[in-house]
Amino acid sequence: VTTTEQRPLRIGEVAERVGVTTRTIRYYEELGLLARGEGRSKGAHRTYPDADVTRLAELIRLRDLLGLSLDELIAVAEAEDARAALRDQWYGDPTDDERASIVKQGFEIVRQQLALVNSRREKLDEFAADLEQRLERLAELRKELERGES
Amino acid sequence: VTTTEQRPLRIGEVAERVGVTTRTIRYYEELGLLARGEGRSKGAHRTYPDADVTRLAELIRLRDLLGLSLDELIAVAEAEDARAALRDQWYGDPTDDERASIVKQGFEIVRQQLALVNSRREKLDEFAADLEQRLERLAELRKELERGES
DNA sequence: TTGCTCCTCACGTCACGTGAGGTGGC
DNA sequence: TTGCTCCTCACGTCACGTGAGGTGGC
Repeated sequence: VTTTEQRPLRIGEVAERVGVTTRTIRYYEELGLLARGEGRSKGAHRTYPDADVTRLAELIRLRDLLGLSLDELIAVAEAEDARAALRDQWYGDPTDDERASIVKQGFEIVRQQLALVNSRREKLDEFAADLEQRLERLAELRKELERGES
Repeated sequence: VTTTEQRPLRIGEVAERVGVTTRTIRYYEELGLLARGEGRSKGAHRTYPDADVTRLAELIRLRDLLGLSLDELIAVAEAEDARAALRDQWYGDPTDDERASIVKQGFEIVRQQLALVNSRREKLDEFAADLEQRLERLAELRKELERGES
């Protein structure tokens, strides 16, 4: 989900873009998965900048494709936050060693996610192979029928 | 999950093989996903032949890898049952037309599942590509650091 | 002004988790 | 006989779904 606009979105628009309901977004906010809009007065409308939408979309992707629980998503989000904090330091005045450690952290996180994704991919590949084998067997049966061998 | 034994299994053994808890198995039985052991007297131990284990494993695979709800699993199970009934007719005395229709039904079911699996595979491939791109960017950053460009 | 979307409770639901207390097979 | 696994309630939990009743921005 990519957004080019700059106008902050309302909860319904976010929900539609990301493919969830507004209830889900409110629930995630409750759990601390989304920055709970510190400066929002009670009863006021929620508003989401592009960055929040991208982040939510990423979390939903992890949930749907890898089946992560919300506890696991919270862990991911915290790791992402830590990484974002580091990235901000990047533009401060870090030594080369500090920069190297920032990059290393990034590697760690992305590699872990990639490992999870690849393990899922392998399982799905197996599943697809099984199904294709079944299709072949059916195709053979059909051929025999067409030849009139009963 | 393949099993070579013939001895009917107990619920705990099935659970371990399939990767779920005994609670899940009992719950599925309650929903009608598993033949509810017609001839079991109240309080007696449940017992599962190999065929049931294979079937359950298949359902769990659909649940975990494709994220099907139990309502959807019930639909799948019913389709499988219908197909099994047809397959039994196969050995009866069907006409060639009947045989052709049995094969066609099989194609329909397997093709639908394959379509679902492939759509999931595409999404995961995209995800993996995104992550690999992030890895490349990190690798470039690291190279620049090693060259001493601060 | 009129809709429409938003808000906050708050109870319901789905898919199990987790004991409590008891019975049955190697 | 002793464990171990099994049994049946039955309440708890996680991740939301679904109204009820009310307020706020194009």
